[in-house]
Amino acid sequence: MATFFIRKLERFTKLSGDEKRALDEAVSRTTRQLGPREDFVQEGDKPRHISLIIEGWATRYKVLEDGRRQIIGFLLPGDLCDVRMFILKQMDHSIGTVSRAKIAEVPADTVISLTDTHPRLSRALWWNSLVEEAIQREWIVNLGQRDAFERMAHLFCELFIRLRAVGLTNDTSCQLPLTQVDLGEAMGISTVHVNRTLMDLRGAGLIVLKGKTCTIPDLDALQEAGLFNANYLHLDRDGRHLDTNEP
Amino acid sequence: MATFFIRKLERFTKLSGDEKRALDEAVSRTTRQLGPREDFVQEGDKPRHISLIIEGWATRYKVLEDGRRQIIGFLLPGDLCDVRMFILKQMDHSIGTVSRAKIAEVPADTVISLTDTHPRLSRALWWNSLVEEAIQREWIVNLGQRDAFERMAHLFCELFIRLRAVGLTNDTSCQLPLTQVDLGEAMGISTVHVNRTLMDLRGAGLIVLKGKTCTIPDLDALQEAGLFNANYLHLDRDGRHLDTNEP
DNA sequence: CGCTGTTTTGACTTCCCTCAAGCATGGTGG
DNA sequence: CCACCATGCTTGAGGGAAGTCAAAACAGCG
Repeated sequence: MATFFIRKLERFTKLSGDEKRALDEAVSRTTRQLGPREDFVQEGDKPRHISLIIEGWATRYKVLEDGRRQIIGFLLPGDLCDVRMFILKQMDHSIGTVSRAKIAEVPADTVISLTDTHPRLSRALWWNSLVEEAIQREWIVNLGQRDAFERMAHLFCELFIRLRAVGLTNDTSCQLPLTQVDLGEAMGISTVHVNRTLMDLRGAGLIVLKGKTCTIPDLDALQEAGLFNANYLHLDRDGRHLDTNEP
Repeated sequence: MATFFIRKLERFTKLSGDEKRALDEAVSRTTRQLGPREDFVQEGDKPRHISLIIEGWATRYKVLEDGRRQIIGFLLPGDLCDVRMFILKQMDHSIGTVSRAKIAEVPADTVISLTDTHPRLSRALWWNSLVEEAIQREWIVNLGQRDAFERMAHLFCELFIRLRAVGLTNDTSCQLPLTQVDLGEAMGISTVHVNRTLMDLRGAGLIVLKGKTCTIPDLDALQEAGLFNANYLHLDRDGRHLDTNEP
């Protein structure tokens, strides 16, 4: 159940069998199956529980009064929404699925008691939110400084590498359930321009899109095109010194 | 010493005299006076301590390989840099002053023992980082969806309201130590276009800039122009129920 | 097989960028 | 006290990246 989540946390520090079981149990208690394009957190809501993406993709987004919509981040399997958000009165953004998705809804108390009894887990969750913040910062750089071509290349790098970190790629390809409208709303460019930019990326041999499958023949080249530097994802086991010595 | 910081945290929950004294003491231990345009955190560094802005302004920023620079956020008096960053191996961005500034450098241990002994403080710091994240999200929306005019209006609203929250405005005006280059790097537009956009804002009577002083004659109008909604700053004392009952 | 949602393409417009030069400031030293 | 320079602001002209509108081609699915 919590496989992807655990895999991700272990990019920071190895967890004990106990910790993994505790996580898995907490996550398996309440799960929900959602259809595509279904919101499960609404701006204005009082945050109730902490959601974990078990399978499928979701987006965080905000909508302006006049209807313009900006995607703020993609939530992939293993991603957690709003670990500490529950101390706020209301959500300042919404979260909705892209594809069909399965999510776990963990009550705040469970998370608190989990981190109280397992300090290493607590650190791993800290790390997790630090990485989320770093991703948001990188999006700001992406939107502010890169042109459409670089921006798109950068996004594909981020998504591919994040998926790879939880084992959802095979060699050079991954599933990509996004439409060009989604891509436009994430990158702050019009749908038409998304299309032309994708053409350019394909023309340059940097990506191959066939149906919902995305292939990246040469990740290094794509990274270069997007001025992408994976540092900000902090995937190099910064919490190594905390590793459990159990197998 | 920690006046602005305390004022900010009390936008979430009232603190006890003890808590305030503890904060003030922690912050007064090591302070540093910095000149303008001086970096005090460098990308790639191992994060050592937690910095608090006591006076002056600073920016978080990232620089691309080819020199393009994006400001990711402004740090105002009372703002804290990287409460939990110390669990990471290296910083993924830099922080530098804008004007002359005074900062406190608090060791990680001090913060940990502080939050261990004062749970309310711990909540207040959570809230603080949640607000920081919310600001980053709003920047993504700003860069992705708003045009230069709206974008600039939105930024001025954010800065004014954040300054007001710590008591650094008088009525309709505040100090603004930023150059047009800074504004451009923050908003992802060229310096020339910053200038023209400021002209437009002035022409519309929305802002008045004289030297380093910024006056906003009609904040409501500016908010409307920037499609600004202050919700995301969570300044309405969400932690009211935790308030100390001391005076 | 037709419907709906997505992708592709073309023509035209607009916003913002670059380059380049001309002005204000204000601080420093002769 | 004024000349000087540095830094930041302002303005103009022309170009390019991305937006809008609109229609056609192409899925995928009941």
